[in-house]
Amino acid sequence: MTPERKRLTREESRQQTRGRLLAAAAELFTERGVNGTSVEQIAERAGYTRGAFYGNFEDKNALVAELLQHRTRSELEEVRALTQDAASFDDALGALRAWNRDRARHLPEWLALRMELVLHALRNEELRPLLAERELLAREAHASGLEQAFAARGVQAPADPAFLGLIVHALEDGLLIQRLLTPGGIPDDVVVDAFDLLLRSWTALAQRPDGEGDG
Amino acid sequence: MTPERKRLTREESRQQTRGRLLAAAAELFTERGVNGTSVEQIAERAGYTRGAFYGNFEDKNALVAELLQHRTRSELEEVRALTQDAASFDDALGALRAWNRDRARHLPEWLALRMELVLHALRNEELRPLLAERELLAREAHASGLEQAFAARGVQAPADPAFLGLIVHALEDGLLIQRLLTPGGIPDDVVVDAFDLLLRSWTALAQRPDGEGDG
DNA sequence: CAATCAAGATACAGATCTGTATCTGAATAC
DNA sequence: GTATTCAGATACAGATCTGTATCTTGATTG
Repeated sequence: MTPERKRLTREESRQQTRGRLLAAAAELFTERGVNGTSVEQIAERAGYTRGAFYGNFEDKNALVAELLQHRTRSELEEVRALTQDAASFDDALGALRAWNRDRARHLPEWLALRMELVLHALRNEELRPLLAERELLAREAHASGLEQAFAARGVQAPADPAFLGLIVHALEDGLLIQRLLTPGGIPDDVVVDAFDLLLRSWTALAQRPDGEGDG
Repeated sequence: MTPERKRLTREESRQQTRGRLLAAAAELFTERGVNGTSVEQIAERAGYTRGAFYGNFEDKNALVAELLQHRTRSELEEVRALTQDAASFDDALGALRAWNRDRARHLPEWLALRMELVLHALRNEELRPLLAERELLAREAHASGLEQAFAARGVQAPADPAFLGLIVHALEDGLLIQRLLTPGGIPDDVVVDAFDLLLRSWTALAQRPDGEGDG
């Protein structure tokens, strides 16, 4: 006990404080929304006073921007890891399933915060590109994953892969919202089940080249 | 000119005031969020003082609840009208297309307010059932529309219609969010185009009964 | 070990918000 | 036409929040 009470350097202490403030803010934003949370409350939940807050961030907006960046980046990493690690396509599907199962446990918090940040970004011109990039990359990840899948099955994509990636990504979001709004009625696996169904139908469509009426 | 200056009865005046307050609140919620809007601001935008507000609503939450109800009901009406009026399926698709075109013009406002209200309902136990009902009905409307479509084409639904309806509805939401986050990159018609693609793929899947691996 | 420096606490001034209590004038009732 | 009643305005008392200015204390530097 009392091994060697880590004495923090100034920089370490500062980073710790910033981290705790950000974490506390994320919690509170989830619970009460960005606008419903005061600087006072953030500092208090993090175990500091407002003085510490203003020493580390210009104001609440600055913190929101930083939080948005952090989360955007980490989510992008996850998406990348998810699509790159998997060698085979079924592998990727399995990873996706596991990922969704895991997220299911914190879904309300995760989604509430995501929506909060989306709304905030919508209202702040400067933050929007950040969000847009995140969405775009996620869609591209899905698109390339799908191309891979079609290639593996020896069929042609039934539409522009970018369009298909958009559908998959959007569907994921929409399904999560539905699960949140109508709890109990929707199993954890909807997202993956839906994805599975889409892939099968698109494969079926691709294999029946009659009825190509695009144009 | 000055025909007969309509002198309002008390009840009429009260209803007018309520209506204006609700409309002003909707605007402000869209712009700054529910939590970012004060009773003061609502009253001011509506052209009244706080006194009028508290004479008509218990507090801001009561107003939000009422706004949520209004919008939920009117949206449900729209969905119902959309699916019932159309005799043929292509008819319904056309109506859907027109509807989406129309909404595209006010998409940012519409979606921002919807997300605001969703978040608010998520945090208020009592309001959630209202939202849930709305979503459920929308999904059912899609489901029955799909059943009709499959019947018209003489094929069987490739999965539980309720599941398919959920997918369509969720996809709609998700696509709108994507359009909002990445403006410019997504045409107005995505929702309908995506719907069209899904229907064709599902029809294709249904017509190839091999590979039915459910269960 | 003394001098310095900065992280975080405390104190302060101003703004804004909420909710109630009271007032005023126009619509109703008699 | 007078009395009444109620929609909405005005006034008031807290409460809370923001941002800055100043202090305290422990880390750093020599």
